[in-house]
Amino acid sequence: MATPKTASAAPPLPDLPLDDDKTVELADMFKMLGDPSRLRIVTATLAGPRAVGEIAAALGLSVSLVSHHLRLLRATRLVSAERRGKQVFYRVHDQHVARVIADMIAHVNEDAE
Amino acid sequence: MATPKTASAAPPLPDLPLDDDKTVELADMFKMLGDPSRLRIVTATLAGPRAVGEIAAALGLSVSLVSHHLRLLRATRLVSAERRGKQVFYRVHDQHVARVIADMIAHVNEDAE
DNA sequence: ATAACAATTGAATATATATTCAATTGTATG
DNA sequence: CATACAATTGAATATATATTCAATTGTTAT
Repeated sequence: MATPKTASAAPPLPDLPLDDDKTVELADMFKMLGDPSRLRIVTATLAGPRAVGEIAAALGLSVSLVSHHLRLLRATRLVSAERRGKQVFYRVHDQHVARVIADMIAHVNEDAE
Repeated sequence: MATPKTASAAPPLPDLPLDDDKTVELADMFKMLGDPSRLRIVTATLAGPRAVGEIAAALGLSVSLVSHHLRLLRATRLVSAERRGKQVFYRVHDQHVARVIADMIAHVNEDAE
């Protein structure tokens, strides 16, 4: 963020649709998926709404930890919550997230060959 | 027990092709894109091979910082390096990464509407 | 109201990591 | 060889963050 040591003329780079704000927003989403526990939690909600305790039990994580992570995921709008009685069900917020994860899985699987 | 008190027809958790090792590997890749500086660096190499100093100047980052980040990106196989004379050119390692970033950009842009 | 269940929240901590600065390696050219 | 240019590397630091534990809020039923 500070002024770099070497300052010279900046050659033109391709301008992608990414201003600084969008870049940070994008990075925040990737960061959310960049933690193994959170990635497991998100993938657990891919197939449909899941309760917090359900996710925690399935993944072998504490309910507290899962809740903490879900709060972050909700703040980044990667998942959304709906209360049904005592339980709160979480699901992926939209399809892009699912596709992104699918693409990355393809990336990892192709690397394995 | 087996039958829950509340009537919630919960299908079993989806078994994705994600064992623990793959999950960590996936998360590592997302983590690489989860830092704004690194995300800018990767997007700078999307259109073609770029030299380290070129990237640093274009993004307003120090050469040292860019090199540190490129080392991590190379270790995760998100970018690859090729030396040409004094300069070292980096490019995205394969197309999956480009598609993942494109999908996330779509995600962010749709949110803006 | 009390009890049991589900989830959130806050504090505390241990670890990870992004960035800077200085020194060093690699490369071409005088 | 020496000098300049390009990039890497290591150390040091400041900040971020993942996880745990205890306490609390919200919900349903007795």
